[in-house]
Amino acid sequence: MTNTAPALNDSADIRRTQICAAIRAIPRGEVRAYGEVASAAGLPGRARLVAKVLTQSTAHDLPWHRVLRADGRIAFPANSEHFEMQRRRLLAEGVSVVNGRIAARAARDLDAMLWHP
DNA sequence: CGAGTGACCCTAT
DNA sequence: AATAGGGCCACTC
Repeated sequence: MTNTAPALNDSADIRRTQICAAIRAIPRGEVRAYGEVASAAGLPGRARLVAKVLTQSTAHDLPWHRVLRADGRIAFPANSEHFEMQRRRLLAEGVSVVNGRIAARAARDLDAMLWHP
């Protein structure tokens, strides 16, 4: 059958859709790492792809600010406009940001904090 | 087609 | 904690 509508069955498009869905699934007040989002989207090991999608996406309903690096730090260079915007959005959701970094979230970080305070 | 790049991640030192 | 090196992959030149 010929579709009159634009065909968006490209694998790249599928991936982008899956990634956006995974990001939208992050609950308010919580954060996820790029790699975690990638895995949730069924694309383990493709954290960089998540970053790429976020760069290109302009969707306003996409909670991009809930996506951080694996170590809990904001991915943007400190003091950049993007950095400040993300920090502000996180604080508005009750997520504390200290030194460009949020409170411990990953088990690995918690472990490091407990054993090497 | 090869080299460089990036809102990343992991391990080792 | 900070650095370095390798991996990953889409995109550009």
